[in-house]
Amino acid sequence: MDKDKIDKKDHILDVAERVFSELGFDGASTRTISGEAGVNMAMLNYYFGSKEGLFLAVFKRKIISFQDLLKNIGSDGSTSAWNKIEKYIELYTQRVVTNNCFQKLLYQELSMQRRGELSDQITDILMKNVSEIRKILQDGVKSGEFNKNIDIELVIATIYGTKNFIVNSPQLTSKVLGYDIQNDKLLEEKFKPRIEAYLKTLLKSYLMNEHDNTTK
Amino acid sequence: MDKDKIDKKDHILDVAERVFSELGFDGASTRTISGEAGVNMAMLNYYFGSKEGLFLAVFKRKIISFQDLLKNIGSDGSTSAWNKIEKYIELYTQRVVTNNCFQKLLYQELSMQRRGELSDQITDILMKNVSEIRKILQDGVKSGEFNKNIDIELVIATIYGTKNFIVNSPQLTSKVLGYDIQNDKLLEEKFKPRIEAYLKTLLKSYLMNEHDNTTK
DNA sequence: TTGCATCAATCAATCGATTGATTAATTTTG
DNA sequence: CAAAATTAATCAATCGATTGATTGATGCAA
Repeated sequence: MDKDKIDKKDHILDVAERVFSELGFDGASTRTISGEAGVNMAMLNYYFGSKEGLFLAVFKRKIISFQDLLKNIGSDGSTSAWNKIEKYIELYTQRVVTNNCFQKLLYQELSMQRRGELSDQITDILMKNVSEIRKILQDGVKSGEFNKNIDIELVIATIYGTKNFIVNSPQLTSKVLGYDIQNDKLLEEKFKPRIEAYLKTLLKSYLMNEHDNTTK
Repeated sequence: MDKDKIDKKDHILDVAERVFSELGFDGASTRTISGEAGVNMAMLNYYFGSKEGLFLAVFKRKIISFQDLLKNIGSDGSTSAWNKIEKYIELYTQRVVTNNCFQKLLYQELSMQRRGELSDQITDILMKNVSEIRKILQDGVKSGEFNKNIDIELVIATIYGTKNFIVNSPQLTSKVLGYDIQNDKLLEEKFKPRIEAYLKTLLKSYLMNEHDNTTK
């Protein structure tokens, strides 16, 4: 049946996502992945063409599912721009908790810039996410809700960057914060509400207070 | 002469640093490194014991030079806390321009956590920088110059994270900003002053404006 | 039977590492 | 000092292991 095939592919993708996240692209061999997935090695190439094809398939499935969630926020015309930003922050910090292993992998890959074709595709997909939040910010400026002097692109860099710094260097961050970021319970209960409140306060004060960007 | 040997080892380290930065630990083969350095493959093992030994040597050399750069901005008691933050931002954004290749490698390694001993050393070094800026922020709060509700640790994450996001994913950032971040001239002339002004405005509005961290 | 799914076996390529031989430099010895 | 002995530096060649990929045989459902 066709359903079985899809389920099997999905199972392989689940395992591959985990193993890639744990060991990186190079560290994860096709033998390890197929072994842990309980399928024959040749099936990976049969289904996905190549190791890189499998890697790309993992990313496609993941990022597109995130993108669908985003579209709903931007298209809601009834709420204010700031409300959308708050929703975005909540959605984003939730991803940190549930998906931080894969998030690490994603930005590792983007940082490497090996496999140029793959980097291009990841960049393209992420750009759609960026465009979503950029539009929210632009609308907020246009409506007068946000300060007109804000640097929209760097605001995006701050949201992504603050989260990435914490997720991608958990050892350092744990030392800075004083508790273990890699502990799922602490991450969910202590860290998540903290960064959520912080990002809201930080962005609110920057986006909505008066400040002059032109000095120096 | 002894000088020649040191120069040669240093030259190998120069090349290794570049190649590792470009391709990562796994992506950089010993053949590539020795080839680009113009030495025989066996020399890498002869001098550094193993590939990992070479990798560690690259970091050791760099970390030593890092410690020299640690400046005591915080020790200047004559200026305000905000003035110190501004100085810190300027110093930090300068490093983006001059060292961004190795910075990438450093945070990749910190992210991977594959060579635990090395991760520990990197973390220790970075913690010294963190302690510097944390003290400045604490002093600012104590003197009433900064809002007492600020989240000091996450402010640090924002400064580091915003910069790292841009440096470590130049392809994405270039697309977001609309110009090539990997072009040294544009990086220096267009991007550096921009992120400098942005970080100052962002932090000023958060640190010095009134806001309530307790809501929600 | 026909076509897709699955498998063990095997492929060529590349990896890091090591070998033994050779040369260059240094030290010891007479 | 100079010849001999020793050590350090360098090289081409090759090692075994592992990699991603492919093959041809086999099973199986339609």
